[in-house]
Formats: sequence, C-alpha cells, structure tokens
Amino acid sequence: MIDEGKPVSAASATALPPGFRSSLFEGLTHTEIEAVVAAGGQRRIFSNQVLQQEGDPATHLFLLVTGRAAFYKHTSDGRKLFLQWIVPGDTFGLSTLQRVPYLTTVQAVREGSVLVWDRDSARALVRQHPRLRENVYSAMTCYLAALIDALVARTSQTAQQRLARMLVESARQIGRARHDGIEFDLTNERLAEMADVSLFTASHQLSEWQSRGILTKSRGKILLRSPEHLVSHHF
Amino acid sequence: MIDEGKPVSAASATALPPGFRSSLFEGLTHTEIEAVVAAGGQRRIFSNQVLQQEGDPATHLFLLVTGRAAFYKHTSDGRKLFLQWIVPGDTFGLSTLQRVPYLTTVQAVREGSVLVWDRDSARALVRQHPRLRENVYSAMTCYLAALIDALVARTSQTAQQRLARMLVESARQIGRARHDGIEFDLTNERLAEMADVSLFTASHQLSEWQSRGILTKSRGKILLRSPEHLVSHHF
DNA sequence: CGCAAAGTTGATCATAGTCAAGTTCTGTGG
DNA sequence: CCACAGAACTTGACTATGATCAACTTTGCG
Repeated sequence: MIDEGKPVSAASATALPPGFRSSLFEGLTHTEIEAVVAAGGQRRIFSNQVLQQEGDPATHLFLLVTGRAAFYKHTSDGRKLFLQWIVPGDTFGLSTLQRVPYLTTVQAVREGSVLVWDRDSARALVRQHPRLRENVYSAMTCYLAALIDALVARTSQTAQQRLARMLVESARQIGRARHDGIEFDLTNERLAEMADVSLFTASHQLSEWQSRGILTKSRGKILLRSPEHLVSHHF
Repeated sequence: MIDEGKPVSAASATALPPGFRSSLFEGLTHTEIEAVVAAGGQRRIFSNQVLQQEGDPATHLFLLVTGRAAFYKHTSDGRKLFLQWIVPGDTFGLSTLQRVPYLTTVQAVREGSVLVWDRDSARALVRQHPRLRENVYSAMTCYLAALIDALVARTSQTAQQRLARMLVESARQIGRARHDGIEFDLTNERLAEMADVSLFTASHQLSEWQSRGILTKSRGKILLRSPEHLVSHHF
C-alpha cells in the first residue's frame, strides 16, 4: 500500500503480457500483484534450456510467462521420465520456499520467458502476502493430484489408454482450435515419452486411429478430429 | 505461553506414548506441542477402518500415533492402488488446510490411535505456530517426493526390482530386528499390491529369493536375511 | 539435390499377467 | 484330539501386451 505510487508499477506492466493470468495471483489485488512482479526479475528462456536440475539446492522460484517447459525426473537407468507440461501461468521451483533441493528437472521445450524470484525475495513475499502463500501451496496440491493421476494411469491403464489420455491432455493444454478439430505440435517421439510407451507403439496406435478417422498426422503435428472418441477410450 | 500452567498439559501427557516423535512437531517447544495436542482429539482406530475417503470434503487433519495405515487411490477399473504406508508420527489429511477434497483414501491396516483436528482448529493452529505450518508443508513435499519415486519405480523398474524395493522399504518401516535378519508381517497378497505385481509373480520371486537364502518365508511373515543383496538388486 | 530428422511397418521376443489345480497352514468347534 | 474350513501360498502352463530391432519411406530444409 505504501508503494502504491512507485514507478515499479510501470515495470510490472511491461513484464506481463496483456491478459496474462496465473493461479499464483488468484485473490491478490492489482497493487499486490504489481509488488510481487516488481520484486522478481524477468528472464528469457530458450529451447532445451535447463531451468532447474533435480538435486540442486533450490535457489529460485519461477513463474512461466510465455513459452513452454516440462518437468522431468531422471531414472536410475539413465532415461529421463516426462512428468508434466508447464504452461504459461504455472509456477515451479516451489522447493525454494523450503530448505530442500529441487525434486525435478525443468527444461524449456520452446523459447519464452519466466519471472524469477530468489530465495530471500520469495520467502519475504509469502510472508507479506498470506494469500500468495496459499496459492503456492495450492499449486503444490495440484502437482500432487497430477502425480497421483499419472501413477494411476501408468499402473492401471494400457499403452493405448495412456496415449489417448495424453492426446486429450495435449489438446486441452497446448492445442489450437481449428474448424475441423484441435491441432497441436507434437512429435511421435515426445508423445511416446509423455505416455511412456515406445516410439513404435505410439506410431502404431496413431496409424490405427488415423485410419479410423479419429485424427490426422503430419510431421510434428497432430490434428485431433474427434477427441470424444478418445475420451471414451480411456474411460 | 499464557496457557503454560493449564491442566491441558496433563491431558497431552496421556495422549502421546513416551518417546513419541513426529516431524510435525519438529522445532516446536514442549509448550507449543502440548498446546497443539490439546487442541485436537484422540481417537482409536480399528483394522480396515477407512479414515478418509478420496473425493470427500477434507474436514480433519490426522496424526497417526500408534498402529498402521496406508494411502490408497481407487483406479477407474475398480481396483485400489496402494500408494504408501502411514506409520506412527506421519501426518495425513493435509487437504484440510486448503479448500479441496481429500486426494486419497486412508485405511487403517491394524488397530491403533490417531490425533484429530477439525478444520477450524487446524487452520487456527498453523496460523498461531508458523513452524507448524512449515512442518505440514514439509510433509507435503515428502509425499510429493515419494510419489515421484513411486512413479519412477513403476515406470522404469521390473517387477523383480519393485518387489526388492518394497521388501527393503518394509524392512525399514515396519521391520523388527532379529539376530538373523529383519522380520516383518506381510502377506504375499499385500506385498504384491504394494509392488503392483500379480500375486503369482510375487510368490514366484519370493520362492527364488528363498532358495538363494536371501530370505525366509512363513505364513504372513517374511524374514529378510540379507537386505544388501536386494538393495544391489534394485540399484 | 542431398541430407537428416521424422515416421512406418512387420517380425520377433521378453516380461509378467492369468488361470487351474494343487498343497500347506492355522484356528475353531465337535 | 481330530476334522475341517478357509485362508495363504505354490507351481507350472499358457498368453497377451508392448518393447526391440531392422529396414524402409517420407518430409522439409539449406
């Protein structure tokens, strides 16, 4: 409230794209949001850039503003296991608020930008804005719920069902509406990694769905024509 | 501090068994712990009793004092998926601190007792004791980490490796030291459910390990002779 | 045009689930 | 004390799902 007239508001206005929304800011006043944004820094991110590495001390809290990233976890056999997309408005690096290392690796999958807070700023902010703390922990609960879902999927669903699930999820999260369906950029390889099936199983299944007219494939792109059909597929 | 001389301290002394420790109380003063315990109620729990049901509104925060329970998640195909043991000192029902339904089902697997706080008490307590709030969210982070581990295990490990992992985990969590190894109560069926393998795969693998002298089976019990051998097994 | 990344297809194989038909164990009541 | 019911467990045969691999084609870019 004391900061109300400060020039930081101008800085924050440039930081966020118009129409930007994040659950992190839910229930905060415009003034509060400006203060929170002003306390952080903005950083451009590039494709394949690693933003946090599992096991490293958690030093920064992030908010994805534009672009796309993903949570990964390295497995003991050297592969990296896809966990979840990070889309604009999502918060990550929550470990920063506790004295624990990052649990997962976050890697950008296309260029974009993030807001970053260092450890001290982040801790000061949640102390000053109780609602912000609530929002951070809500985000954590969402991740918990998503992980449980992923575990259930991996445990009790077939490769086909998991692929269907991932297509529907992708359509919702990263899809663009077209007159004849929902289109999104996704290589077979990435889809396979998301659903945790082999590249060949993915290719095989997509071919079958294409021949049934449920979707159309092109290089690096999928046009989902009847998502309903897939939804019924994976219950 | 105002409550210091109140008779509630006597009540709390009866509530907790001697030597009881919980990460929930980490860093709290003895007086604070007494106040927190006094604000809650104690309840006996019985084998197979359901303490919270996924999807129900979260009304109570629990701390397991004695006995054993487990987190489960119902799958869409009607089975229940084992997630994790709950042992004395563990906190559950964390959703109570947020306005969301329980994410998982918790069921007692043997009789014991819990401390329970209702929604309002729980929220008041974390407001009064910042360290308590921290501890609650640390617990959440632990669950997150455990879930990620479970997902990695289910995704990148063989049935054999998962069984080995569960035996080692069980030895640590619910095992009793013997001169010739670590013994714990576990039926094949429950072990199978934990490792998410079929009953027959579990039986098969245990037989092999028994013939190699790594463990000894008896009805409902396992005596783990050389855990090291299993540890090396699941990397 | 040529090259690399992306995708296809079909054959083969391994892992672990399913099932049937058993055996052993343990507590209970006659 | 024994019979027996039922739970716990065993064993082996069979099967299905999906991974692996090789050889191939297609696509898009410089």
